[in-house]
Amino acid sequence: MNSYQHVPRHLLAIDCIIFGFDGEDLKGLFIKRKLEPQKGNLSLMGGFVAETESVDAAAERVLFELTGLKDVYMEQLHCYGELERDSLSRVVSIAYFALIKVSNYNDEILKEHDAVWISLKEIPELIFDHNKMLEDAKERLRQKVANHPIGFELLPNKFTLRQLQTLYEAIYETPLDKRNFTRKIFSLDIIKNTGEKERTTSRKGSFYFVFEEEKYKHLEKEGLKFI
Amino acid sequence: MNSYQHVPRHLLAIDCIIFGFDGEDLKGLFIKRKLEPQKGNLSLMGGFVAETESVDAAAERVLFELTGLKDVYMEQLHCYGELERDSLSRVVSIAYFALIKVSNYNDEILKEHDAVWISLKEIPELIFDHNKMLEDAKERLRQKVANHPIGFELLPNKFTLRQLQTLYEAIYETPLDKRNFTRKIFSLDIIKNTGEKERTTSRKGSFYFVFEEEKYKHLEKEGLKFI
DNA sequence: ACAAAAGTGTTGTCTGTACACCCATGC
DNA sequence: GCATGGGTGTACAGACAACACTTTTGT
Repeated sequence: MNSYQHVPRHLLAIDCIIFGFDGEDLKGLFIKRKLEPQKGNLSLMGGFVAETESVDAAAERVLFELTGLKDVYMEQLHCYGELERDSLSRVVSIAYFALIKVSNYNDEILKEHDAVWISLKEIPELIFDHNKMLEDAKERLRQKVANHPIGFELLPNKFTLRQLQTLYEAIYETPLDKRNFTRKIFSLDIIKNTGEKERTTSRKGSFYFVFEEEKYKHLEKEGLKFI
Repeated sequence: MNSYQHVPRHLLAIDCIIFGFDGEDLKGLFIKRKLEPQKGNLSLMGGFVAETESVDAAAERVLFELTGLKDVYMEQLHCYGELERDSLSRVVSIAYFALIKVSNYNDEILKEHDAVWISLKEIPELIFDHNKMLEDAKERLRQKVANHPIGFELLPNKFTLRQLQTLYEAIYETPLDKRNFTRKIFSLDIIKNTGEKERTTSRKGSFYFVFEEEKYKHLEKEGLKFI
């Protein structure tokens, strides 16, 4: 006997805010919606939660469908449950955000899904409450990044100090002091100079760094004052 | 025509972590569950989301049913969506936490619902994943309180510095320095001395303070470094 | 030789923290 | 007059913020 048998059931969706960084701008990945209503309009990548998958698994599936990526940094953002948020029917949506390395991203899949990277400085109108979701995700990313070294999830495996700083400037939408930033990063002791130099953006060349897994994992757990 | 017609539907529950402070300990409000499965075991207050109410409204309703309180500080915590979290059936639950002034709480309702206040130091085993929810809520409360002056939501309208400090000590589970704490609070300029004294706990008596709405609202929006 | 980005120290200010005594009062 | 909790100041240390010049090297 099932004491839940007269309880109403709901459509449960996932929407996924996918952040990427191209070395200059922080971007989001959006698709042209394939379903009515609002078919063809810009939207976050989404899908419905199936009967036999957990909500987290559904979010991972949705991300995989659009990016082909697994084992990506992903975090639940918020559950959006207003009655009229989807104009067709009552749908409760659980939003997640993901941080991906654009360098790992497969352009084929992008075309397949009619997906586009858009700079967060130039976000157009999205369907339903997706602009709100994106704003919430940006705010959450800022908070998280201040206390956890997750910024590296957005960078290629080796990166220059300049790229790292530009990323943080993009996230906080504010310029940072180069010397203070460098000192701060070094004091955390989580990146290592590879000795190799990047040669395209300056005559002198700038060192590539990699981050060190063990210290990174430790800080990720403990938290820290990052900026 | 409804393009969602073949999409599976889910049971959607609310669980509510209700925090209160009695002047000494931080406590949670729990009930003896009235439904199978696990009827009679300790549980967070919960309920199902109805077809015609938003998720936030459902959470407010659940809180009201157990406390008779409205316009209470309440925040969405997390959506719990593992497949087997409820042993009877697949139920996705959205957890909220609320901060209430125990002095406003009506004891009648407590008996009606077989509800009990339990110190967070002595939490027994709860049903399903409710222990996890509670831990997450405690962690979130700590984070939130560090940046927002929401601690006042747990105190009576007038309170002594001692009570305020004890509250923060309970939340952080650590003793704080009285002089530094006092200075910090005063520097925020959000509480006002009423001139009235509390006389029961000391010969000298300690001043009652109230918090000042306008500055509080401003800080709540802006955020701050509280502790 | 020059242009363009990389790399690197010092100082003052602020914030946090540790710490101990006198005060007012009811009994 | 004494026991009890209430209320208050100072000094040191660490973190943060502001600030500009030299280095390297491809052209």
